[in-house]
Amino acid sequence: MVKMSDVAEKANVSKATVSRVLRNPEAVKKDTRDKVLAIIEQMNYQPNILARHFRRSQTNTILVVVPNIMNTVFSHILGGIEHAAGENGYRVLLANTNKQVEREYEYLDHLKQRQVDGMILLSARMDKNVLTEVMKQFPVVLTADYLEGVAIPTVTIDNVSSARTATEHLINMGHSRIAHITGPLHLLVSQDRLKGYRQALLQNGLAFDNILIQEGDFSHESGYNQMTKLMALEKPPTAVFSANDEMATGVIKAAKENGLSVPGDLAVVGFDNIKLSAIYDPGITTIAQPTFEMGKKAMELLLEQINGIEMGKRQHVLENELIIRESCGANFKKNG
Amino acid sequence: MVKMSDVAEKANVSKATVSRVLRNPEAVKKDTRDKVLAIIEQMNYQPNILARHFRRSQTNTILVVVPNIMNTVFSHILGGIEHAAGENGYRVLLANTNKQVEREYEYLDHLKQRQVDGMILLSARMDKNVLTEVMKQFPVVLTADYLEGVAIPTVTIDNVSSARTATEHLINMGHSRIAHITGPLHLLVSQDRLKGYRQALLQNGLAFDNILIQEGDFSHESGYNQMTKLMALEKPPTAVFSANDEMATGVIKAAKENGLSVPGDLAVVGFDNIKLSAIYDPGITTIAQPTFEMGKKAMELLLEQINGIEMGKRQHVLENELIIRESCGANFKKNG
DNA sequence: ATACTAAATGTAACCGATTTCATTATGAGT
DNA sequence: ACTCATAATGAAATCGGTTACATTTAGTAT
Repeated sequence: MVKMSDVAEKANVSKATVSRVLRNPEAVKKDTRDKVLAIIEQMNYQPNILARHFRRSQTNTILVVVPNIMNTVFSHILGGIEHAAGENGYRVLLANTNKQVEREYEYLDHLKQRQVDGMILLSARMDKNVLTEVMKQFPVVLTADYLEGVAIPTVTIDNVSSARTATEHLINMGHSRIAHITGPLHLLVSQDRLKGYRQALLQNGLAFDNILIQEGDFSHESGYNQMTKLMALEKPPTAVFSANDEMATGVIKAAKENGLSVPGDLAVVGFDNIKLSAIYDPGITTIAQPTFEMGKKAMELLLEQINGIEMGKRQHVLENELIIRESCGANFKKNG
Repeated sequence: MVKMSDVAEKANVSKATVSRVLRNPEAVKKDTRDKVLAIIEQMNYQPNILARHFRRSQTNTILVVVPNIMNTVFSHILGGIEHAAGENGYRVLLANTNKQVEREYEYLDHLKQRQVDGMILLSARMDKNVLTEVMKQFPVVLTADYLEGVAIPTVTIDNVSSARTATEHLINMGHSRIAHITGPLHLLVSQDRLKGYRQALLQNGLAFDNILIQEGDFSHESGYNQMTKLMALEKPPTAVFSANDEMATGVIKAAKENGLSVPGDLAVVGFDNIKLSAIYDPGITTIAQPTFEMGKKAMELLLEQINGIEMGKRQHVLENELIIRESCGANFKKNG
């Protein structure tokens, strides 16, 4: 393996000059630079990146902590991160936690040991104080999740207002008995979507019926099960706002099996706008999370920190959008 | 930052001994070892991993080259890789190529520069000779794709036989006019699935009608469009084997819109067994690719290479399975 | 030409662990 | 007690760039 000193020798310059040609070309006279570059080319010299990382204690690598890569939402955010990282010469190290806090803690060591230059969390289950301590010392960004009372840079969407939009859409369609199937209520996202649902009802002077709120776990099956319960009510709902798309498919399936037509007898709105919602029959009206953009933005915020640029806003809320398809009854033709 | 020499000093031993305690404990007397360990604990010493990587020119990191992380099949394989990697103390660096060959080539440099200890490709678009050259020097495994005439360790499923199984299933259900919507035919996977389809027809003495073979691109829309074409035929098919699940949903959608019931008037079989196929209405009969296992196996093969273990088989073909749901008409109850 | 400043290059220390080789301690066997 | 093999430890070189600082070269102004 040809190394920098070999190049230096052949070019009749010092290692330092070769190094400068590579990392700080303006500091070298054009003649010298060209000469060195030619030799580099000729000898097919490739710098030893590990030596560089070691010396500079910088790796041009960031760590992305994901609860579960196999989840579409996360893999799309990851896509956005990867994209922005690549554009800026950074590499992405993957950390799948399988939702285990311990693994979050484990990966913290990568930061502390400077194996990576920064970290993007797609879920923060760890202790707030620990995280606060970490973010004081290292570049960290949180996205797709948030924590109250932690001044960590965050990229999210406004789940409350989105849920409100979704629910209001159903209200505007003339529904007054609207059920909500929530996500796991220990998650802030789920609580926020529930909050938005509540707000929409109240602001529109609608009665608020606790029996219409059922907790799911974001799975198809839970949507199916909770909907089955809802249909058994004396006064079943005429519309359902499901906290994600996958549960919405369960809702629709249960409704159909019960002889209800969607959207004829039951209007459904989901959340996330995963591919599935466009493909499903009927197409599911849903709130589109700008997942790719979230990832991209998160990476940009991280870069600002890494480069020591003073950040203005720390909390970034991205716009989301109501995508109207068939399941809510507002549109019987569109495909989306 | 406390370093190894600090520990050595405090423990009254040499750096070498501290290093041995960490990397090769058996080589140190128990007394010394315990003493050093205690000091390490006490001083909260963390070895500088970058220095280690540099010195050993080994990173305990592998590179995974993915055409598109946002694709479920790939993200699941990635899940398997990540799992096996983690279990063996390896980290996963993500390389999304967006299907661009140039990016595959770019990432080759990571290997050559020893920034990673090995590479798993989920798609090989690069030149065969280049790849052959690379795999002679570095640990490489290919999965989810394969190349003819390259002796690279590969983990795949048998697309030909799986497609045959899928098609035969439709034949067994009494169909004789079976269409096939293929994937992009420049991909080996697509060609293989087509081959299997052909074999099934021939082996069962069925007429082989070219008009029933339509090329799609794995998207929902293409399934929809090709099915629309097929239904316009004088003698339309009574069954369709779609080269993936997403296109199968398009097929079903087109059929429904045309007043056909699935499976009543049209039987459909897909491929991949992505979550969607279980959730869709009707549930889609499909071939299950053991994606997670493929990833796991690929990582294991890579580890063997990294550790210099002589590999027996180089080509690993994993078992796949026909998952029977509603869309083929064999089962009207199951949910899957 | 001279002095002085700025640009260009060189020298050498340095990052921190790993590992080879030499040296010393330990223990078994007679 | 003595020899010899083996285990345990230490000293020092090494991995290959980067960078602070010193030195030389070039350029400008007078």
